[in-house]
Amino acid sequence: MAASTLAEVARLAGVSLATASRVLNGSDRKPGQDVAERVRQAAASLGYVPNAQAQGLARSTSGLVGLVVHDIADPYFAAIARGVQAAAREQGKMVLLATTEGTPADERAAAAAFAARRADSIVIAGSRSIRPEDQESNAELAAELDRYCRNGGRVGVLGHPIVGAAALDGYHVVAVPNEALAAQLATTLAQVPGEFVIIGGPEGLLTSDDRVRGYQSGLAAAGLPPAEVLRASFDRTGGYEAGLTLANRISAARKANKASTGEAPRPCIFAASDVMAIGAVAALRSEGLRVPRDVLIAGFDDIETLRDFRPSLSTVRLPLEKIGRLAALAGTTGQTGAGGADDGTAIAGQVTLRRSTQSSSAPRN
Amino acid sequence: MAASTLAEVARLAGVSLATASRVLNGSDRKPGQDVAERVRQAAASLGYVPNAQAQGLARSTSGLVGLVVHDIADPYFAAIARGVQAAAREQGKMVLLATTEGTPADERAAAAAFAARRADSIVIAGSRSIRPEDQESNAELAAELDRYCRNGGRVGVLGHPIVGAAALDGYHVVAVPNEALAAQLATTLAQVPGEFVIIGGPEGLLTSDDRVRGYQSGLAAAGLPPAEVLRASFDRTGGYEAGLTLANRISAARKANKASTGEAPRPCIFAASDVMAIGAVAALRSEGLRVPRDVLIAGFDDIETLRDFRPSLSTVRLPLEKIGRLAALAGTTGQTGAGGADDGTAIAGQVTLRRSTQSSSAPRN
DNA sequence: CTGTTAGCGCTTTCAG
DNA sequence: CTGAAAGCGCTAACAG
Repeated sequence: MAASTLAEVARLAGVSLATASRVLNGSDRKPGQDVAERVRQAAASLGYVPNAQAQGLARSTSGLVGLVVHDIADPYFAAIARGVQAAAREQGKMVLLATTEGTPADERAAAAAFAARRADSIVIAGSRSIRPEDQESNAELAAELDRYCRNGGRVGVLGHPIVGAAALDGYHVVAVPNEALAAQLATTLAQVPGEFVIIGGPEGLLTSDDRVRGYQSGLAAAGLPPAEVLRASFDRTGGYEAGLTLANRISAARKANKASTGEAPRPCIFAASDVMAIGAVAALRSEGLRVPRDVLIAGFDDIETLRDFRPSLSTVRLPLEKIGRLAALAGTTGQTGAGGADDGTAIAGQVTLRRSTQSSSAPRN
Repeated sequence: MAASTLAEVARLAGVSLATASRVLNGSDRKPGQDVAERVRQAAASLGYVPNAQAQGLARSTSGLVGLVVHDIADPYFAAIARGVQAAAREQGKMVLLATTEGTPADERAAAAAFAARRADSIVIAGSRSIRPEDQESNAELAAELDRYCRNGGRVGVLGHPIVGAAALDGYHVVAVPNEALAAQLATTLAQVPGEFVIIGGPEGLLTSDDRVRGYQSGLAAAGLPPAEVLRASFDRTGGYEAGLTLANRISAARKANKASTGEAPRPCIFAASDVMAIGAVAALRSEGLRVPRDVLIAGFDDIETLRDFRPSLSTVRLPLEKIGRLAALAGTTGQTGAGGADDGTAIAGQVTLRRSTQSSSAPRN
């Protein structure tokens, strides 16, 4: 990695290091026209590329934004990443990507790596977990981030505060009203006849928990009994597995019913994320069940790539890209961050009913 | 960003800078047990986090892999990014992400930024363009990368060599047999009765061009005349627009035909990417046309997120993640790279027929 | 095995 | 307006 240095440029231009630096980088002091031109020429002829590491060391900033996600190929995270990337770009920064497969231990490692690289800010997009097995890693993550903030770093977290993190300055969380929106979705769906079932992520995954809880409270508000909750991994596979379970159950119920009424019940499923919902639908289909004819289902997120899916998925639209952008911007703009836990940045969602929960037979969407 | 330094740790531990460095980082020389422990304690109590910028400066490597994509939210790029990320991770590196929205000018900027950050290697995933308006930017990109390679950097490009780039050492391209696979797809589909139409990206986008050309040659090999080619942007929107055009045309043809035969022709569309295909299907549907009843369509890539799409999309499966991984690994392993243009890393695709091109009425998939 | 001492490439007072 | 010099934090010879 032996590129030419500022010193070489300076020598070639016949000026001092300081002068060369001043003309080649945005210094407040502007050297004379002639000198400047000479330096620029020298730089060009040498193919000079400033060493950002050295600049960073000297200026003690890196122009880096660290982003940690579970899986960049998951469209949910990809959407957020796009927002983060856009925000970073607007600020002339670059984003450093880390993937954790959802384990807090990896998140901790990523945070440490970002801190080591002196990232100006770090955005954590993976959902928080309070499962007992993650407790230790969470504590370490919190400690890592606390220190990072104390050293002047800024962290933006999506959805939930890091478990155990102090309400430090520079620590921001972009609050997402998962619970309220899920409640709203439930209320909207409450009029549907059949039985309600929820497919959620593992217990202790805060985002999933919020959505499940919200949905239940929405049902309760509508005077309905709580829905059964099936737990599975918070991804397509989990949705698929839960869907399989449900499919078997439904088929069995149908067989039993056929003898008597002839009229089959049509369960209404709520999957805690669009990705899970898609998995569930795939499973239902593989068992010969159809949506919405035999089963109704709704998801959460309104993933863009999944909007062309048929039947169109009822869901709650979340401004993922904006959420990512806000998290990346947290602390950059003159935010107070005093709250630590929640600075009230307004994220609005939107219950979006489409064909997958349409109980009438009239095809609409 | 004022974290504690190695010097502070050394002082606290009562050892020299060198010793502290040796115990805290993987040096080949191992200080004594007692001393090591003391240093570690000091580091822990101070919350010491090594400054990667300084380490990078001193060691003159950064542990960074630069990745440039058009749009990280596009599932095609997201899949590749996952591969790159995985490869980077295995090597203990982190990935720096840059987004270009497809413009070579931005690619150039990204390459420069990566070079400045002294990335150990850079992966370019966006498809190459030879459109006249991109000529200048391409030349600059090539120059930038040439210099980067000359300074010891390694670059991995997907699909096509950078236009104008020299066959430098360290410069690798992961060749993707787009043309051959498209031809194979066409041959497979050639038996279908109706008329063939291609929806391609703008002329000059190499990846798209390859696929279009391959498809045409496949048709030719089957004794069929060349298909008409509709051009649009190489994304979902482009597919949608082209789909709309086709939908109108088909509807018109149907009306005209109804009077005479009563039997409508069923065109077979080939979209140069799955994402375009999905857009086209959406457009066809919005106009009341159904797949495969009224129109057959095939895509390319076999994007994972789109596999649950119905009707299931006929396509050509590409090992996107592997491709990303190979590009990231290029040069890292003891590759020769002598070829410059193509080092024959074998990428295999797989024509995958599914329901969207099923001409028989029997639903299969 | 440990400590000293130069740098790595650039920024930035502080003089001139 | 320009130059000299002191670091930024760490590594890596080179001596003890």
